[in-house]
Amino acid sequence: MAANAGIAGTGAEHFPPSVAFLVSRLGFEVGSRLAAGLAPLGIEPRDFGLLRALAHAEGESQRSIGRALNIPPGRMVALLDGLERRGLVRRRPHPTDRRAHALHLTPAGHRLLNDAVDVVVRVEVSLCAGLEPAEREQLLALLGRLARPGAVTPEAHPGLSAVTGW
Amino acid sequence: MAANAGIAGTGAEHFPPSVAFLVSRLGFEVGSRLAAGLAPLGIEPRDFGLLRALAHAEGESQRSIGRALNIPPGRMVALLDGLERRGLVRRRPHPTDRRAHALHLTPAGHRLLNDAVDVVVRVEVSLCAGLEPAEREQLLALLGRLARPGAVTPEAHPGLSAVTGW
DNA sequence: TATTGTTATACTCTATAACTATA
DNA sequence: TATAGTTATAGAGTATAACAATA
Repeated sequence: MAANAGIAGTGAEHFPPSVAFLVSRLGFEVGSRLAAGLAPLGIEPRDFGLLRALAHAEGESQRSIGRALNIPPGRMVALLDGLERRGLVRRRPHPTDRRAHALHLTPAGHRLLNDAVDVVVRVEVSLCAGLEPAEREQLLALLGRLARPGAVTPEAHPGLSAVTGW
Repeated sequence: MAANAGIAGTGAEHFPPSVAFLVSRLGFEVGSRLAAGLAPLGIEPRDFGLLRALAHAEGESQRSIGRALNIPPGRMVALLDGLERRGLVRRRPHPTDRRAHALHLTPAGHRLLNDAVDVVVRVEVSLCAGLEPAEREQLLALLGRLARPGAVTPEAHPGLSAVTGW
């Protein structure tokens, strides 16, 4: 986990209550918890994002998945090397294009993905522990209306990954 | 702005509604908007955090402020070099300790900090544009109750900075 | 002996652009 | 000629540890 990343402690004391501030702080918090939870599984949040995508697109090529996830080709190689070394992913010959690899989750990869999803669920539960179910629904609705209006990048959420790997 | 950071696009379609997910995504979103808004001022979010701290602790030493913000000494030097070069900060001789520097915001630094705060306010307003004032209050309250319970690092929010610089 | 600011080093992460083999 | 995966290189960002001056 990133022990200490950058500049500012928050100095929240001097700051007016702010949705932007809280959301930033919590976003980092969630990322940290997720990383901590995934560490015992031997993967990082970004691997989780990739594994999940692979589960939904078995047999696709590296570039195809890379495009969907906004990962440049060079990074895909390194990422997949790691996952393959751990036996979670396999590169098989592509049936119709001899240049490409067909990517597949191994059984171990599927099992680990399940465990990783459990981690995410646990993070969600612990995060919302102080809320009644109805309050959580309310919060989800309000956050959803925040998410919409002026997304800087409407197409995707590039770089979210930097924090969460989602 | 970080054009494209890491791994995963979200694949949100395949994901259950989740406070953790939304908060992560919005956290990154806020960070991006803040960076975009500050760029014309010639600073980055992390500089904002430091300038704000300086405004509240004029005359302190580098290490003193660094401790408060969780910035190691080496980074403080580089950060302050940048701010001083832009005429926003000044290192003056410390009145009681000849090893230390007394840090001060210049008038230009104060002006820029004000502009930066305006940027933050604009981000907050645009983020909450879809909400009625009462709804925003409600959201603030709910987020506040999320923030409390199990902070991974109770002492501070180290590394938040990575995203927001707050 | 401890602490201040500084500097140098190393390490991680990432983007970019070559390169090969196929199409 | 365009595209698949790969590799190499370089750049940013950061932590770490050594350093001289002062306490």
